Amino acid sequence: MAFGFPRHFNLFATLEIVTPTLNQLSHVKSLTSLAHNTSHTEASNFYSSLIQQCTRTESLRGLGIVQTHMIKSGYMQLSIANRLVDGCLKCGSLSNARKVFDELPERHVVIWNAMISSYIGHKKSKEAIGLYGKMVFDGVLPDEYTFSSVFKAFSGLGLVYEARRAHGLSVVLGLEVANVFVGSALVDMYAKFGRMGDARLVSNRVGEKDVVLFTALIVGYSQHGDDGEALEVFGDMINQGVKANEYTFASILITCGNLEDLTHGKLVHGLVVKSGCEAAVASQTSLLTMYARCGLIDDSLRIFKRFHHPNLVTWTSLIVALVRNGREELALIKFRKMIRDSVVPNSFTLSSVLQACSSLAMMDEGQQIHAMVTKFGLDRHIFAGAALINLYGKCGNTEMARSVFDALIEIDLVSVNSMIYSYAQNGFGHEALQLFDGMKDLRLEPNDVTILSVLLACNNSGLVQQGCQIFSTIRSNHNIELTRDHYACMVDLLGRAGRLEDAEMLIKEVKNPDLVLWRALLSACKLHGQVEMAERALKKVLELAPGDGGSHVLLTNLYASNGNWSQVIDMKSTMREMKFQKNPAMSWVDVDREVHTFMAGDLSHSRSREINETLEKLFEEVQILGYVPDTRFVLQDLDEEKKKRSLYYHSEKLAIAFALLMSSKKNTIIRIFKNLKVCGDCHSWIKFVTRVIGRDIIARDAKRFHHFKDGCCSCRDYW
DNA sequence: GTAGGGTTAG
Repeated sequence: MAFGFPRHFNLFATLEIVTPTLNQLSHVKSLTSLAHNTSHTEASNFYSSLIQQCTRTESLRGLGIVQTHMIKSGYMQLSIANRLVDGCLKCGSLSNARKVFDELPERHVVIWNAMISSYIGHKKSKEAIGLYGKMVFDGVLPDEYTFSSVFKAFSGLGLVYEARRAHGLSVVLGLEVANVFVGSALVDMYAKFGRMGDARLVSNRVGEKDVVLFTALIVGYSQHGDDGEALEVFGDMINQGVKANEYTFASILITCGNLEDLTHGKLVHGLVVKSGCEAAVASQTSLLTMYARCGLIDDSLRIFKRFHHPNLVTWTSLIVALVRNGREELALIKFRKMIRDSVVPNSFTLSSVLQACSSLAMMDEGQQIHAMVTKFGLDRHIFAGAALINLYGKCGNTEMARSVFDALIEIDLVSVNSMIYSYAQNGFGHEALQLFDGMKDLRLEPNDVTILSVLLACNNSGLVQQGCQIFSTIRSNHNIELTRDHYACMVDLLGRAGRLEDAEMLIKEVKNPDLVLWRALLSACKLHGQVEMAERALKKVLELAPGDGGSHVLLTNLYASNGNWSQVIDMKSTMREMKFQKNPAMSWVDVDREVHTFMAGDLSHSRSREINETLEKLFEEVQILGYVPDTRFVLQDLDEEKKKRSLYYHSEKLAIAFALLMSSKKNTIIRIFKNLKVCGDCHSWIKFVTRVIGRDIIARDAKRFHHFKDGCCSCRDYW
């Protein structure tokens, strides 16, 4: 058979420089008339050679010209045409490959596979599945290559039904478990769907399981909360003589970390070294994470030092590890170093550093990172978004939290929970309830975190009835498992509202009531002067935690506020005998990223004299406005004047005076922090102070935020 | 000629 093909062009096929050859080829019309006697083999060799050269030089244009020539010359032999598509794919152009592919009169299964796997490699699962469907429709039978790649597209898109149909076809064609590639792709797919039962069924049917299949199974179990089973699978794998590789190590170390199982973690560490996988980045990163999860952050830091050029994931893992271990400041230092090293953070990194800022309530630093989040276009996405909402919530800025929330492209359960929690801790109970009610419209089902946040919101705003109603609805629906935290919140809510009997009844409902519950009751008793129940509660607390100093202090304070000084003395001597250490009250302020700490009556600060002067002046002014020292909050048996004097030097007052001294800017908000609950006298005093200075004061205490403004507090005096 | 598993977040 002859083709419209120029015989002398064979010469060009051997030329090193492809482009000029192709330029001449483009004059195809005149050339085709030159010869008509070329053999099939010659044509095939000619085109193959040209395609090969175009592919090597990544000349897409060249491939296009070859295609045109092939069409015009009437030569479109299957294997060569496939090579043309393959050439486009190798040049990285999926769209060109698809164009050529679509124009082919006939397509071999290999080229279908190449197209499908390229789509998957480019994360275009929809196109891959579309092509798979077209292939089946066209009557081309998928083979083991097709299945081993296409299942990934189904799991990527969450198409369970379609995936099961494809799985069915693979069974019909006898390919399901005959080929370990297909088997492991299926295991991986079902694992990603979270259908571990199906994953295991497929795995059991595969005869010769290899390391990839085992790894897919391990990851599946680990990512769906069954780390114990993941560890079992790893053991089975080793017992069957299948050697773990860097992928397996990376996964199983995460499993050990999740289980906080240092014994197995160290064992695997040994295997990593023995297998010569120490240089593998992913397994080293997992090793770092494993040690951090087991609380050995110094080991994590040591592992990190071994990286010469840590990548983004490694940096992020380190930052996460530090935040998890309470080393927020170091996490921020490492983050800055990462930026200096020109590693671009992603939403994982940014949400972790934002979490660090939240824990430290570092508003300024957090805002700088917010700017960075915006720069990278991540401020409207759920992950960084939720972290920002938490940050602003924890810094007492609910308006900013809300504006981040409102700008989110997508609202998910976690972002709603974060927003409700922000409202809760800042005492905006009604806003929290409104958002909670609005979840139905957003088609979001509340989970245990939602309920805890909304109960906390009711608690912090004194919305007793609403809280009780939500609690009893959840309790009767059984949709959400109520934990001790939920009960503790309710005990606190009822207790603070004075419904002490109801609170005590609720505790009795809990199977094994823990410390937190009885402590909540005890503190409610203290609030309402209920000595008898308080003594009962303390007894329970001490059964559970014989060394609990805090509860002794609570009861002592209750005796003191009732004026039972003899019992106070008894309690104090008991506490001395038992060597209880009272957690001392402490307040602090952050001035120019330096933390200044104050204890009650603490005059050791270098600017103590000026702090004192500021305080004296403030006292004069607030008294003119009507402030009266409330000596009920002095828990020592002193005369009235001494009591008044001792109130002067409460840590929160010292911190505010210092903050005032240090910040001259009139419009800025003063932020202070206290490790215990803010004292009642100080609360009233701060309200007056905001009227004197005309500035807002935000105080974060152990339980919540108090936003003082124009003589009022956001908690409406209920806390 | 084409194929499967891994490390970081609320």
